[in-house]
Amino acid sequence: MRADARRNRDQVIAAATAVIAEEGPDASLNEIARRAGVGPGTLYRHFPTRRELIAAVFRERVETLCAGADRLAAASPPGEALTAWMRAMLKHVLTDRGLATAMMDIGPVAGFDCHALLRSTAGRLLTAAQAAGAVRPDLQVEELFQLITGIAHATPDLPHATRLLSLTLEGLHAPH
Amino acid sequence: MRADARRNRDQVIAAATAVIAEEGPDASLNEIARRAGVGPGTLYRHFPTRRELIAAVFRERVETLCAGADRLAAASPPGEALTAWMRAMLKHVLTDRGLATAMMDIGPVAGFDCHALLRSTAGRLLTAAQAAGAVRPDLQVEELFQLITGIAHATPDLPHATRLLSLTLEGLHAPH
DNA sequence: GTGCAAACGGAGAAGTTCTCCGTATTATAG
DNA sequence: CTATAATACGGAGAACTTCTCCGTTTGCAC
Repeated sequence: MRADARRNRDQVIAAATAVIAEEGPDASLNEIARRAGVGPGTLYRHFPTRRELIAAVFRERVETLCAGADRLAAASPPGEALTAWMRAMLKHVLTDRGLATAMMDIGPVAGFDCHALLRSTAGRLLTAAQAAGAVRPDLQVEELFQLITGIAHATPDLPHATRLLSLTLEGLHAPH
Repeated sequence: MRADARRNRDQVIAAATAVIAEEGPDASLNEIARRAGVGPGTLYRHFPTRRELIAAVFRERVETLCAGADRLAAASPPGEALTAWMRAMLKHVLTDRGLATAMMDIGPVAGFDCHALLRSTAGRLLTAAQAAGAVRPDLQVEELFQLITGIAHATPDLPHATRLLSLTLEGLHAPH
């Protein structure tokens, strides 16, 4: 890869990170290119679709989130590790508006599959929690994600979202 | 209101219903105007914002949904009436992509507040269910909506969404 | 009928995404 | 160190969007 190409690519990702943080994942690609100091053509050559750009931006964040899972699994009993990780994921998802949508909507892209990485990470935690009898055995990983991203979509407020997650974990029916 | 104005207004709503059903709530307003056989200016005069147009489109549906609540309340015990209505709402919300977003995002508009109508309807069912001890007493109406619309956002498939709702009702933890 | 208030609709301004292609830059071979 | 070929650049512009303005047409009350 040529030096100027690499440099431009990095500048576009940096600009995209900033602009998406400000305006969400629907931010204008022209604006991102302008801030990166490149022409629109350059942006589109490096990232033919918006999805690929978003995937590049979020790659680092997702990897951080998944790395945390191992620490949690080592430090807590399986059931608690899972719920703690779900809360962590919820927090990450809320940090940038649209991360949730991005993660669920974006398929495998350019040699990095956010979704698959998250799924295998969550899958390990879930299986362990189920083996320990802490979580209902018929629960699927996909369902976990869908509930979390659904909650994240419903409110931007972290305490509020955490409350919704608790409700979901415990159920809406009255305890008796 | 002049006859031609009324006629055009109705045609725009009819066209919007069709186009939104096909393309979701982000459908092009130009396309809606074209199909209604009016100019863009006419559409914008009747509905200055997209929100007002969407509110008009969904008004009828929401009223139908809320009317069903009374029938349910009369026919079933409070707890079952609530869960049945939640399933009905989920179904309605899934029927048109974006109804969920529309209902939650759109505030009071043009003398009709989708959100308030839904809230008071659901509030009645919820209070009754709580009084009967079927639902946890700390649950808020808003939370109910947020969970439902979150689920609807997570998947367009009704059986799948219904399963997520069941999970939420019963909780993710293992029964023991 | 006739007049005027009201509504119409299209042109167009300003924004978007995305493409094409002539120009400029870079790496490399001699 | 220079010449060349491959590569990347970036701006112009096409096709779309939302939304506004205003000259023209229409319906209704008198």
